[in-house]
Amino acid sequence: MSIPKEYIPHEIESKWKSAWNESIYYFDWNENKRPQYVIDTPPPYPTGNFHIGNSLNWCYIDFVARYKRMRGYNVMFPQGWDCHGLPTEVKVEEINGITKNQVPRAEFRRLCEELTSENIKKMRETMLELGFSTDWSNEFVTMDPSYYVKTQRSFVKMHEKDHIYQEEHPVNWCPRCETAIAFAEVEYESRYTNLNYLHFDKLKIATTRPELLAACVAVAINPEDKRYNDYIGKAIKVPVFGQEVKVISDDNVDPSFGTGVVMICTFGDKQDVRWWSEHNLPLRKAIDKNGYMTAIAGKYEGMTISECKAAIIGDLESKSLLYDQEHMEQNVGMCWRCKTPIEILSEKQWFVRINPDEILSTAEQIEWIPEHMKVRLQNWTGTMEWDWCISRQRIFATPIPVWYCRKCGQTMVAKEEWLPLDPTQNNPPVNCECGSNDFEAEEDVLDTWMDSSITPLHVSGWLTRDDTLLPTQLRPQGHDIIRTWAFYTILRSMSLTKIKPWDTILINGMVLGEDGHKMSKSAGNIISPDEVIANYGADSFRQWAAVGGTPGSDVMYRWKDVISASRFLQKMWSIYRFSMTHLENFDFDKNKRNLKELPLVDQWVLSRLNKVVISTTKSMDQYQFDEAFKQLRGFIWDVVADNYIELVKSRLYGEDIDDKLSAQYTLYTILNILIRMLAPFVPFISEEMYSRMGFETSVHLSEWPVGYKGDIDDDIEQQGELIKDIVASVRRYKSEAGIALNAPLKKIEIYATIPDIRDIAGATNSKVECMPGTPDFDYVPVEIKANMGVIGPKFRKKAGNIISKLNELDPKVAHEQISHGNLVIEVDGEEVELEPEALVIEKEVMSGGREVDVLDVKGIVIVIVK
RNA sequence: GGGCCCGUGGUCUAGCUGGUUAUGACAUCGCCUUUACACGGCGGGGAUCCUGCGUUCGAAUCGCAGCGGGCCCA
Repeated sequence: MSIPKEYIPHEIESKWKSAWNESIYYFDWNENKRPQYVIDTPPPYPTGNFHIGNSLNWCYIDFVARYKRMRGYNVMFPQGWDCHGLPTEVKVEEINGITKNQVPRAEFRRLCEELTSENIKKMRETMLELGFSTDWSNEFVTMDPSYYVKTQRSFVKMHEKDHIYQEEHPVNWCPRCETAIAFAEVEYESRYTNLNYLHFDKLKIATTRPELLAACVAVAINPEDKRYNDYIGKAIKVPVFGQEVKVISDDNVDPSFGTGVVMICTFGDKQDVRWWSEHNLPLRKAIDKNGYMTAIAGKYEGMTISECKAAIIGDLESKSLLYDQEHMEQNVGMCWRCKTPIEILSEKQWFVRINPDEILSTAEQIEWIPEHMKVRLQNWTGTMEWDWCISRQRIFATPIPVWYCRKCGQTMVAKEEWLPLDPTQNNPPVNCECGSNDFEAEEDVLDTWMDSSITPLHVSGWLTRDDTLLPTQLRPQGHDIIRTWAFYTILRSMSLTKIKPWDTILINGMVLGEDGHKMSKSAGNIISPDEVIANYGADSFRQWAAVGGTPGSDVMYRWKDVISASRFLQKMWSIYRFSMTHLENFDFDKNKRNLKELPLVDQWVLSRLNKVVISTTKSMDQYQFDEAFKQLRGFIWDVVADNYIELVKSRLYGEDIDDKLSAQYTLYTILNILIRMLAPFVPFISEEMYSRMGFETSVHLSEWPVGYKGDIDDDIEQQGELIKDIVASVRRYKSEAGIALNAPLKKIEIYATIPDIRDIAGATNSKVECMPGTPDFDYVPVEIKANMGVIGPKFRKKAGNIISKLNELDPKVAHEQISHGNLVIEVDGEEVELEPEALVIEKEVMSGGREVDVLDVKGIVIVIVK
């Protein structure tokens, strides 16, 4: 079987993509021999584009999933799709040239489902290209009845526990989307606005929102503010509209802002809501759900907010009530989808009761990687001021299974066994307590987070199996949305099961473009994973994901990283090709060797290999993929390719059968272990190499190698390193002297005892001899240095002076002294005695006129006889 | 305004439980067709380890302050 010289990723990757049987990645629900490892894969929003940020996240997941399988876990790496939401509604309206109210609800929903299915298909394809070991038998789609029945049942269960309730309460409202939104959906942006100074009856106030004068319900001052003390408790008249409001005092009024007098409206901002509830103020709604002024705005009724603002300012000016304006910066809350400034309206909505303490204590029981990301959740949790508003005024979402009796007004929440259902399509199967069967359906639907915050429950078999697998072992997620998914999911999991959703959270960073900015459409620095695969293949892309940065840190996308990754594949392939041609007729099972029987160089490389296995395993266990892969790559390139192979070539090409078999045994062992460790990172090339070695099962069903501490021998390693260094040094010598690298030298004399010099002779193509004693040359000590590891702790404060004293010494004299015993020097008038271990003496060897060259390798003299 | 993270050759980065010679990749320059690989090998140049103060015999590493960047939030 000949192995092509060039590694062509496209051919190999597409071959395996179609050859692989995906069922090898299925989670086995019916076995209990292996420990479970369930991954709560984040369900992406099906935009149709599986972007590079997803890809980074999924590479991490796949590294873990493949690694854990090889370590003997029963792994579930499911894939879900978080379908519901506004962007799809908008897209459907765009594609079909309609608005959602022009077609029946069911029809509109069907159009959304269709588009979503197409998008899922596209994204699945990219995931397959990238070689993810997804368990497609556990795929879930939140818009399917089989999934949203769980969302609905969770609603009913939480309602029964009083964790969900309906109430009129201020909510964040997007007038463009005509829906309530949660705090998590509010984005803040700095904008400029005018601060308007108004005559307000006897007082002067400053406000950025004069259009809300009609909604003014009080005026507030700081109790410490002497200027206005007399007004507290008095009533004053609101200009233009004439309603009488009370002057109240509150510590939160900043006397230095504006005039120190603030008008309170229902509602200009969050602070208004706080004051409104603390001081039990009345409610005046001046803005309706569509963003128009209401009847209480009098002649301004029906205007938009900005029209009203302009009109009122004009009127105030003409009545000389506006006496000053100041340009100022202001942070405006906006809808994260459409960037329309949000309003705070009081509406009847459904809420989930939040329990910050429970969320915080649960977060403590979860391992966060990196640890500091937990703080973000804690900070966010601490700022929650009111409950989570879960009702939305949209169509493409999970329906709220509720009706209202038209006769008596009673709310009927569906029974779990009726679900799934859409109340706008089905009537309840029973009559109301009052006997009526005339119901009005709840048209509001659920926030999509109600779907996606139960994914760990869903993948664990909650409501479909007697036992759930909770907690799941891992949730991988980007750090941009910690506040939402972590908060909501912990909340739901605790409310519904009292079990934490995950053991571990693995956070990934954002992907930055080559310009250093977060990759985004608006920045125009987008690279798609498909583009990278088309050029260099999935294995190269995956290496970028592994070594681009530590999990949690942002990772810059760089073409050159992918290019060097593809070079590594070629290098590995070349090592493999070389090895395999020397292993053609080698039977591993018949030629097993005991470690100690092997030549020194083989023992050395195997000792190093065991160390790499142990440290790579440790890095994988800590999710440090960059460390793990760099160790592998470094070992393969530096140790195996540049040194080990060069050292054993002569044995592989030589006549000595036993020497040759030892090298073959060692090479085979190295390959077998390295290929399996590469498998989680570069699944395609690993499979190709593994299968060509004659294994019938997939490398992805093999076991992760075990490193044995007992096979690590520091003495052997030291001797092996010396051999490696001597050969490298001779290679360098030849290179610098212009001698062909395979040209023989007359003789190489090594002034040290090395038990096994056959590979030195082989690699240098020269006669090698270990010489007894010291060479017949003059040593010239050139420098005397302090060994700080010894001197520092021993002499403390004196160490500094000892160093400067040592620098003054003549290295020759010092060396003379130290060769007879300890070095005694005078420091600060005291005699200090230094042991040989405390010093390092650098020497040069003079060739003294002999017709030879002399090399120095770690203090050992090598004589080259030309 | 608050919180978290980060600042290391031209670029990106390792080290950061303190030990004097700071890792690697990419880029750059020079040499080499050598029984796997020129998508390779060997060698070279290139760093005020953001700044300042402090702790210490000794600081890239620990502390404080400042400057700069990123992210999350208000």
